[in-house]
Amino acid sequence: MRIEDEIKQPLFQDEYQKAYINLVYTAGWLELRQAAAFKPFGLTLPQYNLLRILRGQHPLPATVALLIDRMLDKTSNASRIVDRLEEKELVTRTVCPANRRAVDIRITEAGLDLLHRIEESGTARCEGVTRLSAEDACLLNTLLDKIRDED
Amino acid sequence: MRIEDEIKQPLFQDEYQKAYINLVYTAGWLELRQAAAFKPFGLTLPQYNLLRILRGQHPLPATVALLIDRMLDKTSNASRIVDRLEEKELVTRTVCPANRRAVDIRITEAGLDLLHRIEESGTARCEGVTRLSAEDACLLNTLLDKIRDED
DNA sequence: CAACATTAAATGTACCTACATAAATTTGCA
DNA sequence: TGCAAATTTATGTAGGTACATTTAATGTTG
Repeated sequence: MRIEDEIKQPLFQDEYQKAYINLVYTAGWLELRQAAAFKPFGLTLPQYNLLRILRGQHPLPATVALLIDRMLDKTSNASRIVDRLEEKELVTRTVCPANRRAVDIRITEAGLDLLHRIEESGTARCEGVTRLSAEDACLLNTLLDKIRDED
Repeated sequence: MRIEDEIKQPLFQDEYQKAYINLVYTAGWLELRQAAAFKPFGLTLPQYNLLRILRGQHPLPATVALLIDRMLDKTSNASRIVDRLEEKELVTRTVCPANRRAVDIRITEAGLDLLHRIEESGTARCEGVTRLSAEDACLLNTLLDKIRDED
């Protein structure tokens, strides 16, 4: 459906304003679907992403600083997301012996198992985006990279 | 900057996963910049968007239901965003005489004035997206519409 | 070594989304 | 009319983001 119809705004200032709104709207649309898919597993999207980073490190631990560095959303609060995962016993938190300011965070067997079950179920597939052809997906990547071209 | 470098993940499953992450990341990147731009005016992004809808109705009132209908984010809580705007005296809330369940929400002079000042300042421009050519922006719109093609 | 700066994580606050539920009013219909 | 259903908004709760501040441990330096 065209964005004009989706949000009931028949005209935009220009193609740029439309692209901006379309981009933000579509990202939200995708995230909403992803979040709903994770719900049966009792995970939110940030929790899932964090677990995957921890699996990437496994069996080595990760510190909070490392998690922040790897996360999509730098300003999100890794510490409190780890809280939730710890409550669910999907990760463990221990003071790092080498540097007692830091904290070693490790994914547990239960955490690994949960990730495995999620992947088995096909939940994590990038639905929606796969409606594009491979060339279109590639093109989209190019356009998006161009938008952020200043950093 | 390419998304691979941006988030320090050198390889993706495929172009689709990359497009998914790129899309969500870029939308967040844009929103962060927009939010920062509105901060000096004491408004959040949802508050600004809501004020603009109210200006669109002005001098007629809007109900909460109308606001939700027009908002990008349908599941957001219009009621509580109106709370914040009311505290700042940018909108008024009165029981609708014709239907006492409903509430008439109107933008105040102060609200109109604030929107005017924000627009004078150029804050609301779609920075980032304007790095694309007009054709690219158009192309981006087409791709995004395709992603959501099921509703 | 003691004082100060830096670093790592946690905490506080304001605001947001997502979703469920409640409260008040109106509508529809037996 | 009277009562159940529908409508409209508000509220409760869990979790998230953004940003400032605090706490503890470690480095640094006179």
